[in-house]
Amino acid sequence: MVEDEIHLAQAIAEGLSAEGFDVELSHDGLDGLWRARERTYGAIVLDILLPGMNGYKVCRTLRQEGVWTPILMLTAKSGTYDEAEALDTGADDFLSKPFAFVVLVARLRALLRRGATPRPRELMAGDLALDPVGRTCRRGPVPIDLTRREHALLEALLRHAGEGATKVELLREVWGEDFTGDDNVVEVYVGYLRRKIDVPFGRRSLQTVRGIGGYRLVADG
Amino acid sequence: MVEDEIHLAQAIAEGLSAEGFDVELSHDGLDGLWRARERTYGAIVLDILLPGMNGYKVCRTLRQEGVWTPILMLTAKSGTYDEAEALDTGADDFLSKPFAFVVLVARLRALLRRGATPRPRELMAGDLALDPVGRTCRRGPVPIDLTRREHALLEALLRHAGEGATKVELLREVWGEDFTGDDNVVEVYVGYLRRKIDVPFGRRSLQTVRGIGGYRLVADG
DNA sequence: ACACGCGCTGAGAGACCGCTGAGACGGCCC
DNA sequence: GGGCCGTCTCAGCGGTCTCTCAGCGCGTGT
Repeated sequence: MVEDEIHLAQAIAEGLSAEGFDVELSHDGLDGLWRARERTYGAIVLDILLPGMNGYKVCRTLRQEGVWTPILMLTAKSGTYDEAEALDTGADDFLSKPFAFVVLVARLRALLRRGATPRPRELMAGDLALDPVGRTCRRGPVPIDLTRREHALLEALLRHAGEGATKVELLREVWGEDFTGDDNVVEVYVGYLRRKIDVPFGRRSLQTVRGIGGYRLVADG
Repeated sequence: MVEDEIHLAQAIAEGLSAEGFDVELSHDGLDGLWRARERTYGAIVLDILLPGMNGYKVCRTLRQEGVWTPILMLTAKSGTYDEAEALDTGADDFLSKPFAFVVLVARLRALLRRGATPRPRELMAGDLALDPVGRTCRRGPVPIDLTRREHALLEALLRHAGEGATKVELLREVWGEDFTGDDNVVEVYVGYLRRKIDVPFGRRSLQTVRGIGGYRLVADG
């Protein structure tokens, strides 16, 4: 657990110990990065605002180095796009401060169960490639410019490539749990994406799954 | 540690020893330079105002001789442009006097962890070349005049060439951790840089990464 | 044929972001 | 002192991004 508010960190550490977790504390981003490289942990709880090196950077760096230990990011409530950014850097889950302790425990259990799932540096579907870390996207050799939301949505779709994902799932993953608006926004952004990754190439890779309100990204089409 | 105020030096040395560091003291610039050449230290804490030879000179000389031991500069609060100048000479980090002891420890730990990272004599991106030590810059054969800050910023951007860097990262690396102002200053200096390295040549090498508040230096464009 | 549910899209409001000109301030040289 | 340079702040602008909304079209069930 990398968290610089000493009291909070200690309190949580004690709570987690009581739940049977084996907790190691770090209060500095660089120190946390160092330890994450050195040892294999079950999961990492990572604050964003840290001395030394901020959480985003730590996470991104680890991912770039091929360390896929599950990471749970602690985002500040105030930051509007913290969640999207957190997932963007390669975090597995995030939690907005302040949070209930039981929620933290539940999420951690989920992450531990899932284990380290090495994700490739680049997500692909056919000739469509997206680099979650470098924030770039290409269809074959042609670079595609995406906004932050478009990028996050495409990443989520690529993660579910094949199976497909419903609007509600996408909303949860891209917009965050506490998004209150309508899920029409997903339709809108799917539209934007199609106009960037499909229309110019005469493709149909981002397909609608009628009836259940879902989308699927396929390699060809 | 090269520091001529004996009492301060001794106090810090004791504190660092208590923290587990192995400290060696020097009170003279030339002596410090000499020792830095002779032995390989984990890091060097270097005051600027020194008898014998000032800190800037020591630092620059070491770098020119290919000694890349991490250097933490101690700059006087009064000197307005000390920070820029310090990074200019090839220092890895700097700290304004007076400083909190714990801060010094944290920074030192960070530097030790990073280790000596030899920097090339000349950083390049396409036909844009910059000499970090000599403070010169060229686009192809055309020399470009840069101020200290512009130079430091361009150096940071070149170090992150390809991936790109966020304003916050750049602020940290160029202006230092304890810079309290707005990160708009980065935008301003990016503007200055563009007007010197891009506009006159009809290029677009210094690109904005929208959304995340970052910049990327590309070879062509 | 008709109504309905579902998904798609254009228009537009508002927020956000990045860029720039103006200017304050201090150091430096003449 | 006066002018010049480098640094930084600030406010305003223009463009972009995000999201909402309403209307349209299409397929399906009655």
